[in-house]
Amino acid sequence: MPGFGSHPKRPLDALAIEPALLPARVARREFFLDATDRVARRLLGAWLVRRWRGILYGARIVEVEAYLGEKDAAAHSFGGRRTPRIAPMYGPGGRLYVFPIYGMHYCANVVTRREGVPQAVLIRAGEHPAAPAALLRGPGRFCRALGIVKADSGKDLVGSAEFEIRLDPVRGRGIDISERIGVDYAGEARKWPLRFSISGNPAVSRAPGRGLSIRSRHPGRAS
DNA sequence: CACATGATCGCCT
DNA sequence: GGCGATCATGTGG
Repeated sequence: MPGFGSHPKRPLDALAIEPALLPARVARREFFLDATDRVARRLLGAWLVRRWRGILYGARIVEVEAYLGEKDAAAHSFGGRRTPRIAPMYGPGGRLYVFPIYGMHYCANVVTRREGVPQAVLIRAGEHPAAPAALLRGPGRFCRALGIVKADSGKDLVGSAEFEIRLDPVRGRGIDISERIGVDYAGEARKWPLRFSISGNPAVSRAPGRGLSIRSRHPGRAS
């Protein structure tokens, strides 16, 4: 049966990872309290790691989007909107915010900033050395592959036995910047350059394209 | 490759 | 009652 009922709540076996292959640097609370676009960039190359029944699973993050809270018409917390679903966004940085969408998918966010400032980074795609790229390409499939569901919303990525972030940042020029996907309803905010991806990575959900990509735009032509 | 559409349901109004 | 931070599939060029 399709829909949320068929969504696994545990990671796929293919996403198991040897601890020795993970970056050593574990993200602490401070990392998540920084400006959201900076956190978003630094999450590229990082691993989201999940311990499930004593075994480590995870994926390397290759594509993200920043959502800037009350002033961002694309964000669920736009205008200070606050409902039970959105509540984790108002918590301190470093927690998960997971929401269901279209009756059949979940999207996972990393909450940023201090408590009361409802901003977050959407994880749009990842990769894993032993898994086909298609498994982790796109926010819905990323969640499915790692078994992330609504019950995970609000869980802490810091000091938790279950989830953590291992940092291995990509250096500046290796990052593409473009407009966010699927937020056409957001007025001017839909054009904000808040989507970040690792340049040329085959796991990126939609190649930044046709003038949307700031990094790939032909230089020397002012607008 | 570029669009267009249907699936399916929790969440908010 | 309407819609969405998506995905798979289908059509046409």
